[in-house]
Amino acid sequence: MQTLLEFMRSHPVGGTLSKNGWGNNDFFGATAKIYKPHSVISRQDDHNDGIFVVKSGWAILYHGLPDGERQIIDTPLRGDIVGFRGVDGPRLASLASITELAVYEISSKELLKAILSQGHLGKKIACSLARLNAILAEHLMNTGRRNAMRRTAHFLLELEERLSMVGLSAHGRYECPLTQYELADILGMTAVHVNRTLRELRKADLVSFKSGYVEVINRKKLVETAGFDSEYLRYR
Amino acid sequence: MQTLLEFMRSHPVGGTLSKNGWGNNDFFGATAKIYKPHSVISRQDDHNDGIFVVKSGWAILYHGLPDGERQIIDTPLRGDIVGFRGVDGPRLASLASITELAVYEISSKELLKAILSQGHLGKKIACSLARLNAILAEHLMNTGRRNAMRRTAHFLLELEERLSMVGLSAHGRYECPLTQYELADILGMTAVHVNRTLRELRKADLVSFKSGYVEVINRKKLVETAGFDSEYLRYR
DNA sequence: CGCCGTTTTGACGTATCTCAAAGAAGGTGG
DNA sequence: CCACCTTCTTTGAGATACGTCAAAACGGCG
Repeated sequence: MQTLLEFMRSHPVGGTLSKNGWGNNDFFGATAKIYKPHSVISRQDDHNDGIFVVKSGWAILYHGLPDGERQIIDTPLRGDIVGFRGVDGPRLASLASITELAVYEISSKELLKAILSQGHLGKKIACSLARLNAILAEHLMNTGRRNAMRRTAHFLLELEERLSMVGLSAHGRYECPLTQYELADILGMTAVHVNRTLRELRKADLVSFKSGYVEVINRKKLVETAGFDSEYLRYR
Repeated sequence: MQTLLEFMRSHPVGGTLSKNGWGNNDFFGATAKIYKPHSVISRQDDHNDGIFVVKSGWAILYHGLPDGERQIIDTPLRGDIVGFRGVDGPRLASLASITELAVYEISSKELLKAILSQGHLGKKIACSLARLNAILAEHLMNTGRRNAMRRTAHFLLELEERLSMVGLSAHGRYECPLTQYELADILGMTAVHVNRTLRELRKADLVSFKSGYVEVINRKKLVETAGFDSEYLRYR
């Protein structure tokens, strides 16, 4: 219990992750579990409590629909908290790894109990959830009111900003292991159309998405066509 | 300060709102402010902290895009907490009333301070945010992976469930003051297409949306075409 | 080298949007 | 109680962004 409290207390809901030593595997005795690429960490509809904190690697949180389609809800990155629901009940989404993935897992019930006595915890969880809210709202605007170009541009900029905040992107270039199929399930499009859209973005000298890397070519123009404002990603 | 604490402590993140006396205007000294229909309670990009708790009436939380379009993020209903961000900075969305609206307003800073010393508060806020997350995720599936019919059906069922939980819907019938334009901005469609979709839903004897009221006609078929599962709306 | 997942391209189909205008419906003032 | 105005709903005809289907090219990997 002491371990859990100390662990979460030190959790950098605040983007200083890359600067402090939090990334150490045995931090305060909490050990991360490692998953192979393309494995399922936790499955939609399963009844297990437990929330995850990403230590390293790429993951997707998605929900499958009856007709076989799926929507990717979020791509949790280093430091992100995943799966908190606050009530008992089945999981609403599945969590899967894209790359090799290291995650800390802690019991939701324990965390809730801890929140009651540890104000700092409650505040951190609340702030983390509020930020996720903002991200989801922005994804909603993407699928609801932005066309393929703006939408794709916006998401690539979001990734860049989020990765920068945890030290995983610099100079407009970052590693991105997502396939165009996955991109499609994030953006609410088909893989074919994602492909054509990426080509256009490339031809317009805005961004390139190629062989696992994203490179922002003309940031000013890209930000403008996306209508991107990073404010919603701020932690504090 | 005592007022704030007591007020939030009694806040029914739990759907028992209609059963207890929380709805009284002068509950624990906290007084709701009343807004006329179609007034703006708080504006996107403004720098004011302050979160709202809906006492009665309909509201929309929306974000306007550079090109003049807008996406409605949520329709906060009785008991819902709106606008918590956890960090200083401009508001990410505007809050406007549809009907006459009564809302409690409390300072975000005060609330954060209170969370630190009052575990119950932190837990409540966290649970409330987690539920909002689930709702946003479902809206994302709507716009991303469900066609006009499923999407519209799903949202009307969501409203019914949410309203039922706070005593504002019964027997599949509820008041809904949204115009088709607003519905369009919620669902990421045009008003014209919303109209045609509603007609189809009506012709298929699934739901009717008419003159301010929604009536579920054939729940079983409606739930099936929407792929609706109310689990994500549960508070506890 | 051959395999399998991914990317790319082409031709064609359609759900949804756009534009435009005609009804309803509700509210206001005379 | 009627005339008027505004907002909302409804309908039609035509346009298009995006989806579907299918196949070829590419690329990493055993």
